[in-house]
Amino acid sequence: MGRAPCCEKVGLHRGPWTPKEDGILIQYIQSHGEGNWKILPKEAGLLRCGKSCRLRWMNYLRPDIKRGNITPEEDELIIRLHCLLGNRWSLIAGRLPNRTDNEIKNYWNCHLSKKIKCEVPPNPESKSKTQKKNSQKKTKQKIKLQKTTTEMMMTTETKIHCPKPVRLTSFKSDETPQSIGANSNKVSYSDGEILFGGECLCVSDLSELDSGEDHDLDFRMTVWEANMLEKLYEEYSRLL
DNA sequence: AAGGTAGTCAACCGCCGATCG
DNA sequence: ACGATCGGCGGTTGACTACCT
Repeated sequence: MGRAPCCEKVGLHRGPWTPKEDGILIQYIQSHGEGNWKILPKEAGLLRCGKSCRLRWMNYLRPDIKRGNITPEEDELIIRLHCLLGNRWSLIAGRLPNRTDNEIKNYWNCHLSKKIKCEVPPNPESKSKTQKKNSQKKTKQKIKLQKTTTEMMMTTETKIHCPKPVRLTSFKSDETPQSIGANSNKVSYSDGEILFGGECLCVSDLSELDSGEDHDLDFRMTVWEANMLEKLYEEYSRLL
């Protein structure tokens, strides 16, 4: 059974927002606050999907958003955070005041890919004139970017573990963390935690880990991985 | 001047975890 | 306990513009 659509798409506006729509949305949120994106369009009189309203507000209309002119400091921070966190744009954006994840994502895909390209020898195949569609070009660029990013990370002073991005479960600091990781691998620890931007990665005493006692583990964090986490934390701390 | 190519970015899509009833 | 729903996220698309040949 597939997931139900977030809204009825029939009769709704799509594409670029008009100034009028922007005005309606801003006015509504100013008087009612954020949230309830599902009912917002109906109540505000917008022929838009709630998700679309949320996106427009979050990425464009919010009054505290800083747009354009990414400074060299921000540029460097994005690169370092990306090495640490991977494509977790919302987390990266959380460390760059008033920047949106969408802007950072776009910035990475445009500016920083170019930057990385300059740092590696050109691929002779990249000059092919037979590439007819933008999508094809972009796909190749992305594959290349992934390769070069990996190469770059392999040669950086601090070698960064760059796993496939996974969602981390957040929990309050006074609760016992129950699980981290992906693919249903469960790790439960009694103490020790590393905080990443409001989310929590947990590392317990390594000896405790090795005992494997009372741990529902399909996957066991190795000493190497734990050390890597510590290094990551140090690197992250320096960035903050 | 015209057509092609590359860069930019707003917006959409679909998935996932959290929450609620 | 379980299904439905919502909010949030990352990936991708496509329109628009600037630049190149």
